[in-house]
Amino acid sequence: MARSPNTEARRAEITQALLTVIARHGYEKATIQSIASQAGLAPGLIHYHFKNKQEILLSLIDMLAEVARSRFTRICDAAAAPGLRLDAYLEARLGRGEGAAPDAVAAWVMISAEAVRQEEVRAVYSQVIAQELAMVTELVVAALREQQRDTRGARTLAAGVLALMEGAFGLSSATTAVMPAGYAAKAAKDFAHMAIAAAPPARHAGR
Amino acid sequence: MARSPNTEARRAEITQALLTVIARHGYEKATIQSIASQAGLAPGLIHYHFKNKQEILLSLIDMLAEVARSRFTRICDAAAAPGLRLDAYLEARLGRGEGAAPDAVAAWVMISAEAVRQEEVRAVYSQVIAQELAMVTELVVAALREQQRDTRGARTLAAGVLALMEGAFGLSSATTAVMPAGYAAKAAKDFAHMAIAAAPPARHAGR
Amino acid sequence: MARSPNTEARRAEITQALLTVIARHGYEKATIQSIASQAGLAPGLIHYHFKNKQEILLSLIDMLAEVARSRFTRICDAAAAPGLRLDAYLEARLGRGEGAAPDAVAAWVMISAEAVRQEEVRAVYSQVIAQELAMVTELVVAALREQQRDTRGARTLAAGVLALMEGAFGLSSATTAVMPAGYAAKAAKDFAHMAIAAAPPARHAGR
Amino acid sequence: MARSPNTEARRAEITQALLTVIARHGYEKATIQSIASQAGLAPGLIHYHFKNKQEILLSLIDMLAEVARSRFTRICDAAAAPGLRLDAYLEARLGRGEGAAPDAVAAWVMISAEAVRQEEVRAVYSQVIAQELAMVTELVVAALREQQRDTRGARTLAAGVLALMEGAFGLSSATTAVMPAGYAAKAAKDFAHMAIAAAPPARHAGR
DNA sequence: AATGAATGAGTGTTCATTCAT
DNA sequence: GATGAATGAACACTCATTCAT
Repeated sequence: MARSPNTEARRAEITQALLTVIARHGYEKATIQSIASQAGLAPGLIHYHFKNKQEILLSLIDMLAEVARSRFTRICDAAAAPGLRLDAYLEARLGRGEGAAPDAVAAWVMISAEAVRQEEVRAVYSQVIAQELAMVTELVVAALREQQRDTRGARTLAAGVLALMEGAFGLSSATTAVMPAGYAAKAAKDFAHMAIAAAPPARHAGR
Repeated sequence: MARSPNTEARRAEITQALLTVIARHGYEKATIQSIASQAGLAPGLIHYHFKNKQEILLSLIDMLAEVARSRFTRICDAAAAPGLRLDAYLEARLGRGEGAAPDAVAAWVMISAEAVRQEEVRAVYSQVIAQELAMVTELVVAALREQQRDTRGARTLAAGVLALMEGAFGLSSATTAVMPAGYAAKAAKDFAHMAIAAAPPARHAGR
Repeated sequence: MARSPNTEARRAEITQALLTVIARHGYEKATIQSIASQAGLAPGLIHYHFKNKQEILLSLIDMLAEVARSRFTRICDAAAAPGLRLDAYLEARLGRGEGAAPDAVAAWVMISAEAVRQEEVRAVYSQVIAQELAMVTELVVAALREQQRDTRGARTLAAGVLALMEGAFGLSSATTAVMPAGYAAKAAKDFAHMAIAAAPPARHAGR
Repeated sequence: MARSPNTEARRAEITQALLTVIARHGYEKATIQSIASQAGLAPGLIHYHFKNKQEILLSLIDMLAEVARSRFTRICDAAAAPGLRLDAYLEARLGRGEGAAPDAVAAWVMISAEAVRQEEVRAVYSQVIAQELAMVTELVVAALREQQRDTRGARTLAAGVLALMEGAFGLSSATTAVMPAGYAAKAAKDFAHMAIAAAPPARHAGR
């Protein structure tokens, strides 16, 4: 019953291949053939490791969620002061031309379009967005606490920052030569800093 | 004797039908059959009025760009004070649950995914985004002028606001029960107001 | 009931348009649309003047047969000596680069392919070939009589010459830069002259 | 473990099926369905072995060219005296009612019509005709040498003989009960013999 | 006569999925 | 595990023909 050793590796290869193909051609045009040849495998093998194409997509969403989690952990571990973590996070996601990993960004945009269409994808996608929102909220809360500010607006602020990030991803993949260089990281950081500075002071601990 | 042409009306009907279908099923799954039956027409007639499916998509993008332009004109004509126009614009686009026209919003998200895949769509999509950026920039500039602030940061600020808007559209179509209610309009307005308030004073006319 | 004046003219225009289109695209790809636009007419008008597409093809074959007849008559009237008529005929059909009217030649090749497929076309095509064979035979007989040779081999010889002509038409339309320049007229004339010279003397009239 | 490839065999089967279908219905009407059912295969399988329909046609032309080559080789090997080879060749191609293989002949006529329409087919078709011309020329040269005649007119003569052959193919497929029985083989042989006999004597070896 | 929109069957091609080897 | 052939449904698109005007 236990999966033989290379199965997990094969699944990861196939999932990674889908990321590459979906970034260029979208999900519908990401044929089993093209995924297989991107992964260097025979077409028939794909359906040995995955029940169907949809399952590869769900696996890819999982993979990207896992990447997001480890990035968050890395940033939390690295940056000493809590107030710097938010900046570090935004820089990591939006700095250097809005996406140092264009394939992953484009794949993510394609996935969000699939989430509009498909109930099942939307459910999983929503969980990843919820996770991302929780992470940004945590960073915002930490920054507010450091400034001894009220944290009740943190989630709404985080939601705005997240929307800005997602929008920047979409625009970087779907447009050419339209958006000003480096606008996204700057806008996200400015927005966060100003909102934190404008937040009311924290209530007393005794409350 | 001769039949009078009705092509323009038919093209508009078909384009509108694509909007409805693409919002629910995406571009690839928006079959000619489904577009035709949504429009109440025979399938073969679609290709009498449009060279191919792609051309309907480009027509839809045109239509949405035209809608954006007329909305902008309406807002500029209505709101007396320049400083109120930006708020009116953001409210119109993001207020009332992020999208009073969910089909148009979802269709727009699907179109941006197609823009990632297809050169030709990307070119047209980029022009519409450029138009939108120009409109937001104009509103931001007006607000800055009203406050006698320097306008040099207007375009970058507008880009951030636009990204936030586009991201909010995507998230509203692709997620369920994740984002806080009403966050988008509030975040966009807060961001704009704070940034305008933080802008340096305008330089003297004498330059 | 009598056809109104311009109907015959319209039918001729449409038939001529088919000749042009069929030469470039073949019969199957000669769409009613393309025939109509070649003739400068509305598509719906075609089926007013012809029952269906096939009827236009039959009309075209008729037209080409008529052209062949009038060419034959012209040559018979013009060349004084009977022996020169055959040469004049071969020169008219094969001289100057195997076909001074490439469209008509190509259309004829397309028609012969349709004759392979369709019983009805084959019947009409066969009649035109029979007419052509009769004309060549008549020219050969005249040449043999002039040389006082037996005419019994005339029909077989004419058939060979006709096959050579038809083959040359096909090769001139279907190949590029393969056949030697001017070979066809030379070969046909040589063949005819040698065969006539080699024919046995005519039997006595009394027989 | 792995399945052994059978693509070459399948391609040959499909190509052969096209020959049969094209002979009766022409290229346009030779639908993928009809080719598949003639070959006893599922329709989808055709496009697994061939990129598109056109590629099957090109494969068929290749096959017919290969048949022509092997026929030529066989004749050259069999007939002892060089002078007999040309007769053997013409008899093989034109004897017994102009085509012992009527399907191949009809298919060839259809292919030549496609060559008129399509650049790519014309290029390949031209090469096959060039090959055929080279073969006939070689046979004519051998016959001229045997009679110690000048060989300079060989290519032009061969072109005439080839045109006669091609014309006879077309007429045999496209007409019924028009051409005299057995005319083609007789005409081609007579033409060749008379032209060879009429050729000037060979120049001296010393040139 | 003339127009041009409308119809619907048919075509080549794609592709997820299955399966024998 | 792995291969690559096989299946069949679905798609965009074409087109002769019809018909209301």
